[in-house]
Amino acid sequence: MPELPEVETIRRGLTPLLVGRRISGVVVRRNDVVGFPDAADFARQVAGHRFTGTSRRGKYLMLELEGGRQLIVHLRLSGHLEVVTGSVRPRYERVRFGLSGGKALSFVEPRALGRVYFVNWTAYPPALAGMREMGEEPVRAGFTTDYLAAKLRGRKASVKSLLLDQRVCCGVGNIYSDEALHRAGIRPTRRAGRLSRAEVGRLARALRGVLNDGIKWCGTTMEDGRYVLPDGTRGGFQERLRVFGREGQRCWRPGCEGVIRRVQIGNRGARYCPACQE
DNA sequence: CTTGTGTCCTGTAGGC
DNA sequence: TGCCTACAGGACACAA
Repeated sequence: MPELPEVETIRRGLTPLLVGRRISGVVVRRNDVVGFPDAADFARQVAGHRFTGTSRRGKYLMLELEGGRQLIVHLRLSGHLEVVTGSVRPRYERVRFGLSGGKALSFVEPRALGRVYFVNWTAYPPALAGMREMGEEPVRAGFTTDYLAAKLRGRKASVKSLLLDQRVCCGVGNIYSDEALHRAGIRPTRRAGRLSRAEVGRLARALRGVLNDGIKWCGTTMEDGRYVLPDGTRGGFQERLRVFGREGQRCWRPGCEGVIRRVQIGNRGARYCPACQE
């Protein structure tokens, strides 16, 4: 669930809590959430370094450590990061980073699908190959109609599944792809290569718009409350969703009589309005 | 290369 | 009441 806006919000919230602090020690409570190197080396190598800054690439959160190395976190579906006081140990804590000053950064991940990596910027491990192949950031200037058109040209897959492909536009997941397609008035089932130039233009604009709005509202906190900001508060974009989680409800678009429908594309759900998305 | 499918993982929702 | 199954989702391995 954490997609680009949620990861960006987490990054912004964590930055002042981490930068300048030193990692006093690392406890790996579950080895398989460490993607690289192996858990023992990870714990040994990360300990002792100081946080110098943060950045983000797609859904990857990068915590910069001194010496140009990075602690990279992917939250996948249910992961989150919180800064806790020394005595607090959250349920489902998988890795704990003790911090100078007594607090700790806790990587909490009930489903254990999320991963942490410790890499040197010159040598990204095969486990992070996906990161190097990642496409343009939809919130950056390089994400133009031309760029998206080139990525979709000749492709027979559904536009929905290509929006979820991180090599096409990184940081997009199920929520924001559904929302962008609704804003653009395009059905998720459409063959990507069959979109007109005008439709691709609307889609590029919609992706930029919906992701920037997601960031502006600090991400989407659904009913399960799994995603929250580092200070524990909820995001605000869930109140502005137009199709995600609105199956069976009337379309948001003024004047549209449609009822939001859910279809299966590949192995994930897509929601759309049959009346205003063609 | 492209596309679709299965897998990982576990809490939760729904059925009976 | 309680068990059982299906489902959710991001990324990747794999088959066709």
